[in-house]
Amino acid sequence: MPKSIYESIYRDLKRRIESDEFAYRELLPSENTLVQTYNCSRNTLRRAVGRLVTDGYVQTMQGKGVRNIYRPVEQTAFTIGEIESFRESALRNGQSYRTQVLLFMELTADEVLAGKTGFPVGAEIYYLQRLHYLDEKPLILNHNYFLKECAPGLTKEIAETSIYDYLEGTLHMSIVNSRRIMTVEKITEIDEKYLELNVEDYNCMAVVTSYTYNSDGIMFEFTQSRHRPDYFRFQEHAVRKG
Amino acid sequence: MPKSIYESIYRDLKRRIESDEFAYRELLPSENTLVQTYNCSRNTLRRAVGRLVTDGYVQTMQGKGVRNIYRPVEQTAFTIGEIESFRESALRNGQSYRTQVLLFMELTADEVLAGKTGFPVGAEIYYLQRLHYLDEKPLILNHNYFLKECAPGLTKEIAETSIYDYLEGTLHMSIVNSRRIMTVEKITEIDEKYLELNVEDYNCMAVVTSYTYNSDGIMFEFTQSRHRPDYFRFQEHAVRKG
DNA sequence: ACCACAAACTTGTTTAAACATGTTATACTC
DNA sequence: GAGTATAACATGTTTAAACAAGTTTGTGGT
Repeated sequence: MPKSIYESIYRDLKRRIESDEFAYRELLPSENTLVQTYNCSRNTLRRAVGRLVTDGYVQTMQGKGVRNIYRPVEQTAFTIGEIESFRESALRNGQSYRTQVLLFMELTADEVLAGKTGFPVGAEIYYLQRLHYLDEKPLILNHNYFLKECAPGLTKEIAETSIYDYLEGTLHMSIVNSRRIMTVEKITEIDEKYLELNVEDYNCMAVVTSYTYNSDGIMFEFTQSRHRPDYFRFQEHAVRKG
Repeated sequence: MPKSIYESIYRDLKRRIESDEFAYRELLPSENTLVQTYNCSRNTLRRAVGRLVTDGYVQTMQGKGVRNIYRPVEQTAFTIGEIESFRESALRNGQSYRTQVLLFMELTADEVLAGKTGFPVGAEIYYLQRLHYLDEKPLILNHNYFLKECAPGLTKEIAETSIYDYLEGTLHMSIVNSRRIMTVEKITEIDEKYLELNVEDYNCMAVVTSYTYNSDGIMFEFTQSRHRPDYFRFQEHAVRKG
């Protein structure tokens, strides 16, 4: 499946680290050793290792070696740094999931919506409200806005399973990158109703606003994800750049 | 200051993009053109562009070119993906900042603390509580735990200005990477008191828990940052990997 | 005017080599 | 035995070249 050498090496090393082949804080084999193992050039190997660094799996130390700093991720954690749908995330954690479509409608972007989402005024939009269940507990209330032009033929049925499968599998769109902003906001009545929250308990929640672009550089999706605060957990890894 | 060619090119391109030299969604000059501009090899240029991609500044399209997708960041946003101290962040946004040390003490990690922080049992720790003001408004309450062995000679005075300047400038430690977990938690009495919050208004807040490693691969800092919910804002960029 | 095909672009992957720089182990000197 | 120079080894940067693959442009033929 991997279409390049460096990616297959990256995946293999990742797998080996995740399966505890190297102890925590242990050094990986040196570049020269790994080059012989994978029978590739040093550049290609370094490219694979470089991705492990940005993923937070290893840490390179000039003159010393490459240290394994991988720690298993707790359950229900949404790993950031990748674009992962709710369904993919649930699958990865081996949990049962279900999506309920609360609202499916088409609308045209007026000035208010355009200002809020970034879509041009007059754009044809699919607007969805979807409730995501994890292990039969409603955790996330999503407000999705899709550019109709980029997601033609979207239906309520598709939205109940996986919109991304439809976009990538059927429409052959490639999703490239996404800008996300996390904030804490007050709970609304609709949140309280669908997420089974009690204002006496929590009166605010985690909100992730995302702008997603396809390979043509067009922003085709604007989504606001409203998360139950007691189940929300976002994990991230940062590298300090000299 | 940049110690490598690719980094200086990266910075220059970043500056040019930020200063609106290229319109939003416009294509940048091609690799060949830029190679001539910067008088460097194609590899070096591509390395600079690669960083702009992970930063969310541009999007590359095979066969087409490199598209500018940079959108200016709103104020008070904490850009994620880099390790940035509160002071650095405030400076970047041109805001006034101040740090008040509420508590400075030394302690030895018992089992409870070790389990919570990840430090080994028996480790000597500096424990600090610090309140960060932005434009004279208290926004963040930090609980910092530093491994004494890695931050010897830390004082209250240092903690009032910049601990990271001390670690990097005086102790010549290099901070390398950091794992961060974001959650939403209930407000405590101490939060309410120092962050001037009202439980009637907001009863929970954004909490960022971070584990920071130095270049020896040692976790030397554990920090819990408790943010005022109405001023909290985290921005992130994600790239979908094939 | 339209279509097909090739040429000329674009970015993506891989290799090889050389040099730079930081760390560690070895051997040597005192 | 302690300290120091050195060799061996680690990762970091840069260049050059070749090929792969996707997109646009231009050419030629009908």
